[in-house]
Amino acid sequence: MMQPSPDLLFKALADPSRRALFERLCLDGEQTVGALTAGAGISQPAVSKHLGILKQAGLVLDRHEGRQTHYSAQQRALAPLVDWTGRMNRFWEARFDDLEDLLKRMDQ
Amino acid sequence: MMQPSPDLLFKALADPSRRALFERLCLDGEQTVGALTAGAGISQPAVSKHLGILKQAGLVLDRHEGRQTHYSAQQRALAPLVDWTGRMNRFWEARFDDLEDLLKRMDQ
DNA sequence: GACATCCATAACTATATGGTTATGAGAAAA
DNA sequence: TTTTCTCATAACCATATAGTTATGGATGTC
Repeated sequence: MMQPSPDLLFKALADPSRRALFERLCLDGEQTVGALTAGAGISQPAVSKHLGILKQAGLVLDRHEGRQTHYSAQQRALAPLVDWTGRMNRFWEARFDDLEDLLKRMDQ
Repeated sequence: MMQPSPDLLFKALADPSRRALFERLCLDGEQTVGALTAGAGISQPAVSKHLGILKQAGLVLDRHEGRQTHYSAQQRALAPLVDWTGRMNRFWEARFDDLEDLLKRMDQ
């Protein structure tokens, strides 16, 4: 399974409306387009377009049920972002390495 | 010192040319505008404009020396990004929670 | 002083982008 | 079947953005 490029992720998350949608899905769980539109401050077609972009970036999954579409966050998709920041930041890289070591030791 | 908002960071890093400049500064260290322009594939004014945006986002620092300007990466500026991805990702949150629990138990 | 070099800013252009309204496809309800 | 509801797409518009060339200020060199 191909990981989405950091480029796609950065571009998808650079827009505040899109980031807000993704945050809602991350924090509140699966939502229909209608529910997401309520409180988004933009029209339903705008929401749909944003969700399409998030989906193309691998950040959300959609599930069709009757006439509604449910969207949910694919949080694993953030992995390339975490990797990228880690590569750019030696300090954090060290912290993550420590964490991984500890988790490995916990498994044993 | 105010941390830059995730919005500024995402927007600054959403552009490939800008991200490439930041990556070079992270990986290869301090560079002059001339050095950065060589191999950037865009004109010197374009590079200067991008550096200005990175600077406003807190991602780079500039240092004037004679007629050249040296830019360097401010890697700490990525912290809000790391925080944000952490908040959006239950997996990592849970792992961190587990880690905290373990550390507490170890202390006792 | 005269000239060259480095960088930033100004002015402009083409395209990308985020929003809108209008519309239509498909599923549920009547 | 007819109507209603949910969502996606089409068509369009205004603005933002990333690039360009031109220029000028400041510093180093001759």
